[in-house]
Amino acid sequence: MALIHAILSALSERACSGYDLAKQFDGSVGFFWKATHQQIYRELTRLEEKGLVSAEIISQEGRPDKKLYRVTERGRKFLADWIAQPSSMSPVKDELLVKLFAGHLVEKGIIIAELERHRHQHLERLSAYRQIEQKYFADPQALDLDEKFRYLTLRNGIGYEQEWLAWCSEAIAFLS
Amino acid sequence: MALIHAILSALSERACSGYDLAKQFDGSVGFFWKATHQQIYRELTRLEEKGLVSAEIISQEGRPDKKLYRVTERGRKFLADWIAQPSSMSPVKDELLVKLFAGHLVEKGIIIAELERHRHQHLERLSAYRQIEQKYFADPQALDLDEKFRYLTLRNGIGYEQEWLAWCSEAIAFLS
DNA sequence: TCACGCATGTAATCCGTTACATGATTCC
DNA sequence: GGAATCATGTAACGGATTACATGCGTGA
Repeated sequence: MALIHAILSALSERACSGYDLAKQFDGSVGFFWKATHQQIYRELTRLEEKGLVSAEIISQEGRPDKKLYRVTERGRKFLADWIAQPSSMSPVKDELLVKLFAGHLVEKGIIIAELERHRHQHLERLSAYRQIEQKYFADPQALDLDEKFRYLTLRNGIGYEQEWLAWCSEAIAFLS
Repeated sequence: MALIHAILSALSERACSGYDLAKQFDGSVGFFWKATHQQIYRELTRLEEKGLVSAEIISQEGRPDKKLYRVTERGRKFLADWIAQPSSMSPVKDELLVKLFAGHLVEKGIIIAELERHRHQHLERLSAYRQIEQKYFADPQALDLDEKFRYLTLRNGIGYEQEWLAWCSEAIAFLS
């Protein structure tokens, strides 16, 4: 029930084509809401039918035309209404934890290797976040309000990855 | 692609009816993989067709019959093979972060109130986890290997909730 | 010439959610 | 009498995933 909201949120940052949006969902918004290009094109069509976004066809030289989507006033109101509604914490869905739950069915070394692999992945993700932080959010207090909100989502990601790193290390030590 | 694995993981702990499983998915496994009873009954039927679980009908007095499901040898091997395959970190999917991303569209007070509501929810979840920890995992080093793995999933949940609490507080302070 | 980036879509399948449906027992 | 618990399912719909499909331009 929230992909349309994620798309409107991403579009409210700036007007985008479906293609541009798909790339945004592979970074920035994509760090906390995933979507494939097929989902995006389908939803954009529906959003246009409902009048929540408007499309403008842009002719380009040497490249296929593109449809530039913009959030309409109605779309902005629709999004704002959704944001204002209280919601519950999103459920966790994590494969690694499912694996651990039945971890005794395989050799301990396999689990430890998997934990180390994940530790490494979270480390890489964390350093990517840190680079974004240094590049765009060096002085948080000086940011505009909209940037402050984006900054907070990044801070959430940083804390999340740090916590995973700490847990992986704890788990490896505990099992060794 | 992992609901069947989550069901097999839960069933590998002990034989269960569909009804029992549905309750387990509302706690323990359910803390990191959600499933409704309809999903569970559907998957159990399929798992039985594939020979990964076997069912035994138990007649009960004063209560409807129940089907007790057990993981078969093939099922155990199927699960173990899946666990041994390396996997990537599970994607995050979080509504609150989507809301924040476009948070400038509503009054700041609405966002702060939402952050406070979430802070409270995470606090409650954390204290539930802490109670489980004290009750069943008071002496972690003394646990059997299978219990150690469950303990680690709980430790993950505790760290996760603590991190969310810290972030909510940081975000509220930052916006105030 | 071959891969990659830009740009948009259809089709099929599977997973998840919600509502509907039944029926006995136990506890307040 | 009504709500909650035990126990299992069907039906309909909508969301997500994957594969298939096209076609031009640019740079190695």
